[in-house]
Amino acid sequence: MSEKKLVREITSRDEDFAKWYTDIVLKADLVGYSGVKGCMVIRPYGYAIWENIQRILDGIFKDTGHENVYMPMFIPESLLNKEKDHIEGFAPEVAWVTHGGSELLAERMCIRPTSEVLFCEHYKNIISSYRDLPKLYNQWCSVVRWEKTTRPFLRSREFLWQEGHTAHADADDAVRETEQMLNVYADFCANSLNMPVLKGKKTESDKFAGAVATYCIEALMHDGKALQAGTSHYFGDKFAKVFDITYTNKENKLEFIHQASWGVTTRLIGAVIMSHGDDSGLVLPPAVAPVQVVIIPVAQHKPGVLEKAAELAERLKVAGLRVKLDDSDNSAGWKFSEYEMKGVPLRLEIGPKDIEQNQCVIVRRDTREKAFVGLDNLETEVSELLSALAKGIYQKSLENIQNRTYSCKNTDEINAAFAEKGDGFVKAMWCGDEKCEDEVKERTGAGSRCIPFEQEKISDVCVCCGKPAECMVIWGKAY
RNA sequence: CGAGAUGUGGCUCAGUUUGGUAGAGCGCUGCGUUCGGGACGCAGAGGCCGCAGGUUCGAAUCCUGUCAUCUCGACCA
Repeated sequence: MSEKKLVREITSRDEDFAKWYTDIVLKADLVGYSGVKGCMVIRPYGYAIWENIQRILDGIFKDTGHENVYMPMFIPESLLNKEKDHIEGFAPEVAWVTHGGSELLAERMCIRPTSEVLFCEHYKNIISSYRDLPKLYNQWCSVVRWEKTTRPFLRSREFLWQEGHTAHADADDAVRETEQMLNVYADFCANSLNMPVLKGKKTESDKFAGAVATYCIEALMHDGKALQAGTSHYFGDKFAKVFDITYTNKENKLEFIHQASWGVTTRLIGAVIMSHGDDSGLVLPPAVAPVQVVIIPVAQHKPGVLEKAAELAERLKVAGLRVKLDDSDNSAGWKFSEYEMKGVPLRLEIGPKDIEQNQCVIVRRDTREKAFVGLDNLETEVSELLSALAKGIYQKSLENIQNRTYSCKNTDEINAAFAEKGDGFVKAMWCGDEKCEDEVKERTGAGSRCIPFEQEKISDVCVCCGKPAECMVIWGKAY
């Protein structure tokens, strides 16, 4: 197929990635701006993607024993202030409620930036015996962080997420939970978003406010910038000690609980856009696409065409697929472009010529490959094409990571790699000193993304100071 | 939060320098012809120029403030 750009309204991806991204989220009808800085309207098509993400993840959470709850959106200042590291981390970006009606509140309350303290307060009330553990709670909600610069999905002041907060009898169990959920996220990204991610641990300076350890999944966007796609935190008994959350063990002794928390956000939608999209618009992974197959009748005024199209739509729906039949009077060409912009994985064309030959035309969004498919085994062919597309875009993203991962021994090599091959992940050794972390960022623009679980020995010494290295760190420029 | 840019029908923009009755293209509505890669004709609808002050006989245009969006930094899911 021709490579020519069909949708003139979208800025070319390689020309200006940031502008391309903004064009996509607006023109594919994912979001609209509101009158409040950093707060977006998530439009039906964008929200439908989130609903699919929610549905799949929620199923996994429940399969792994978690229960959904809902916590208040307000946190009294005194409660938020209890854990010192936690409040220090979040203070600069919380929004405060000071009045109820026209009356000044006795104590101001923040709108939750995250709900650790609320869960702690609640756990203190409901946990008293080892029989009460573990508590595996999750909530779907929105949180508010008063960000300075904002972008749809990637960084908004209010965003939708899920936050799992779990309470365990001992450290081992909490650590196991932390690891399990990180794996859940990584598998979800690979299988449902067709987006490979890197698993690792955040450095001390980068970990969650109040956590003992933060683990994360890092994705690499098409332009070579890194995006944190999810986090899983281990708290040990830090919060338990501050909030005095104890239980009686089998020996009738008081013990502190151990905790974990984990979350992913609507940022995942941004990650999908920037991983798979191209100059014609979105390319959506079949698992989360609001519409998996769009059926476009060709010459639909001719007798039998619409009827046949409706019949195929019904068959595919029965087969469990999300199908849309567009019988509007826009031209076929207009529809082609429209659904490419919206990233619908498969387009099914059916016209008089096809009907004569008992076939249809199916076009893959990612490769634009055109296939003539017999109608007799349509369901099978469609589901095979969907999985082929899922595999295809995963593979493409994986190649992007592979092509953009550089091993470097010093900061000059990092700068040279960026200049020569573009931004990407850098594997380089680190001595463990925060000063070097800052220094690398200053010299190259790339910060530490994580200490990956899969370690390699690039050299013996730190990429920055030349002292003996402690571990390999993945560095990158981040969104 | 620092530096820069931009706000005019739904969208993209002209008009602002030099103040004097609000413009275009696309989209939208209706009718007709079309339909295998963003079709065409005809007829229509739609804007007190982001918002608030000020200057002036008169402000989209000049001044002050404010809000939002975009870009680049610092901070962050």
